[in-house]
Amino acid sequence: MKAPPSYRRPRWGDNPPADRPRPTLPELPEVETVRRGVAPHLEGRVIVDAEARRPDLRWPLPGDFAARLTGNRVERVGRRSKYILADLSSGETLIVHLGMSGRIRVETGDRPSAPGSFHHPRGQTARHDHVTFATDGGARIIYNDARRFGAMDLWPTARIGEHALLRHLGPEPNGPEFDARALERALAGRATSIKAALLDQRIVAGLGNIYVSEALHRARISPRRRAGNLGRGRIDRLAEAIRAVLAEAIAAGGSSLRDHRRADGEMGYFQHAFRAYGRHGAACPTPGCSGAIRRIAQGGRSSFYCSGCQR
DNA sequence: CTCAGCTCCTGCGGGC
DNA sequence: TGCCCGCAGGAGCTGA
Repeated sequence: MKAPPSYRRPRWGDNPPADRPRPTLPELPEVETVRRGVAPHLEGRVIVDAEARRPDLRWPLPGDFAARLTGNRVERVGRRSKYILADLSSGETLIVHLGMSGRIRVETGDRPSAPGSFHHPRGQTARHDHVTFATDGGARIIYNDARRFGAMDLWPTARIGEHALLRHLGPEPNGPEFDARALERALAGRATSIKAALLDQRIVAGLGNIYVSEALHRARISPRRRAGNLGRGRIDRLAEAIRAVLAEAIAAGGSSLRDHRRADGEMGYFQHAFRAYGRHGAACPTPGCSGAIRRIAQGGRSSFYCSGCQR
């Protein structure tokens, strides 16, 4: 069928994205969803085989990477910010960062792929399957990362907080050290935009481009506002918005963990709940606001916001 | 110290 | 239809 002369192929964001799912990039909620997906297959199990199919992700893997993993029991699978931390019986912790495109799939004997992973025919090696583990439970854990912005390392569990990737991280947004007063202290005197400040993992850990846009929209704060100039009211709203949006996104990702029928392997459903991210051109969903979501560039990245209700 | 800009990498969508 | 270009992004690095 020939398109009419006025036809313009819709751009992503021309319409509300509810029917246009995009993969959610791995920020804190997606990493937590992946952690919950792999933990049952790893905790208490012994790694009987490990293979680095290429020597580097973002950085070179430790030269004896496979040997230091093999034979260890996985005591616990935790998370700090966007890092998955698997504590091993050797006293070392496996640190995994998904970067932008990192995915983990689990193959077990009775189903092709565990939830929280992506679909791929069982037993086949996919392009960009860079690291694989096998456990004494019969599971294969496969790390796939097309863009190789991800990373893995091994580090003593007792000194995990001293690792270069972890030592400067700010508080966990849903942990006891994060509240409005802590956020206020961290932002004090900052001349940069609140958008840039929230992407800085030293201020608060785990936010990326998506959830910064979402949190600022909920808190009705312009991404262009100077970080050190929010005032008490905005600080209070922002701390609560950060906590709430991440908690809701984790809950939405968690719901997909139980859905074994999904074949596309997307990690969660929270992309359907985005109020600002990727919705430029759509009506602002804030009750009583007649504005529209706009897209602007800040530091070479897109910010999505409503200039009507975000000030 | 702070902050802006650059860089890595590949898949994908837009435009011709 | 096929090719090319630019964008997407976490976070370390560099230089002002």
